[in-house]
Amino acid sequence: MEKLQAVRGMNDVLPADSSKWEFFEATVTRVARQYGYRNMRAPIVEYTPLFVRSIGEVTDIVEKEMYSFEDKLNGEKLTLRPELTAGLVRAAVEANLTYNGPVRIYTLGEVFRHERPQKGRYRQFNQFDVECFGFDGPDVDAEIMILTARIWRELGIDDVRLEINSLGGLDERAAYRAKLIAHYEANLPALDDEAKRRLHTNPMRILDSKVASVIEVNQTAPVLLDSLQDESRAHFEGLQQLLREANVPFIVNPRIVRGMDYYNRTAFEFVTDRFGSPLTVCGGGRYDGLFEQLGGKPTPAIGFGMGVERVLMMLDDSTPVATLDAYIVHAGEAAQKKASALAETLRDAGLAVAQHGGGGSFKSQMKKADVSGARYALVIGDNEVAVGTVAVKPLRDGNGAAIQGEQAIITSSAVAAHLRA
RNA sequence: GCGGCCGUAGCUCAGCGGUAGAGUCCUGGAUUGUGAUUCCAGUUGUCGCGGGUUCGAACCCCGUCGGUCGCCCCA
Repeated sequence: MEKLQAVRGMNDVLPADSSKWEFFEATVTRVARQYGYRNMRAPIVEYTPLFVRSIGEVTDIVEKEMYSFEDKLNGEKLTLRPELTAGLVRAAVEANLTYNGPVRIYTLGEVFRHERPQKGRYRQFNQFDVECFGFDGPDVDAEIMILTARIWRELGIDDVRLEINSLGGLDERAAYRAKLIAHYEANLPALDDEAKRRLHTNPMRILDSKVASVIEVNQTAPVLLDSLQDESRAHFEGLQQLLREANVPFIVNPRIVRGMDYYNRTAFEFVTDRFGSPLTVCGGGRYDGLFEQLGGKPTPAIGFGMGVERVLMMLDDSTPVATLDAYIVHAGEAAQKKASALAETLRDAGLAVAQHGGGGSFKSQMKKADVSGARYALVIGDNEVAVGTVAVKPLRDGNGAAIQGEQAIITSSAVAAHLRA
């Protein structure tokens, strides 16, 4: 039989790794709720034009990274979502979600991009996503960055830095684009093929080039921030002021561009240097025009996506905390019945109790009890059944470290109280 | 999508033309119904997959799949 394998770039989360995922999900969910954000979920599959129209036709994501396909049953053109914002905005427009005023939402889910997989870059990956619909900022701009800073603290991550930029409005960006193209055309010989190719499709990407001659030309290139008009400038300065007041450190990086066309004004990234070259673990920005672009009413908005796998790479592989209160060791038919009944009683009392399955010697069962991480082993054998008692043996100390403990013989009705004491 | 490196036991890896190995894990025993450690014994496998060269291939060659690093891009 041919061995099957997972689709390239799409990974399993095995039980050994899942506690990290659960820790992350619990943390971000808790923090988002603390700021008054509510959960919302959109489908994984959307009609292809949604992404083409929102992300932009000439972006890398749309041009060469989307999982697009035709539904064989009805010929519809569908796409696995390459990001979360578009679907959420589509849903918000459809449900007229901002009818009663602005809303703050968060979501957590899989996204798909057909790239060559690498560490921290997968074809199916997960994002934690926060969106604010109907706020024109800059207060919510600062709020989502403050919220994110809190997430880093709660996750125990201290080596990410916040970089912010303003992309201006559409008209400002168009004016800047023209200036930029003029600058590069005046320095055409210094551009490499890659830069030349982008000159008229996405010139702002050239600012990110790592080619020496291009870097030199970029030194004298016009800066987008200089092209901002009063309103955008005030917005950007307001954001910086709020971040300072909240003691969230940041740097202004005029070269932040973002990969999706719908961004305007505020753009930001949280970046880490832990893995050699800079790695963006969270990125987002304002997209004030997107609702209208997707057929909704004018609705200012801002949001970000956080790469879950990338953040998880930054978390320690700390040994999972003991989650089981007790592990029941038993031998014989009568003992098994007692064990099952006791387990259910303890679960009724809110305790986490695993019952040994599959038989085996007391010794092997005790080994399983130890490996399970349970705080106590509960032993029921012929002797205990005969007199209606349970042997309770502590397996670890308050810190979860293994200990050699003496067992207590107590009546089965007193077990729950004993475990709690 | 392009280039470099790498795929051997569940895991970490050695072996690099001549009978597939170590540590760990797992199972049993020392321990008379009871988990660490220690000691003893035992099981790990189409050497990623397919083809070729050779008397003989885990080892050399080609292809392919997967991983990884750099580029590109991004979370």
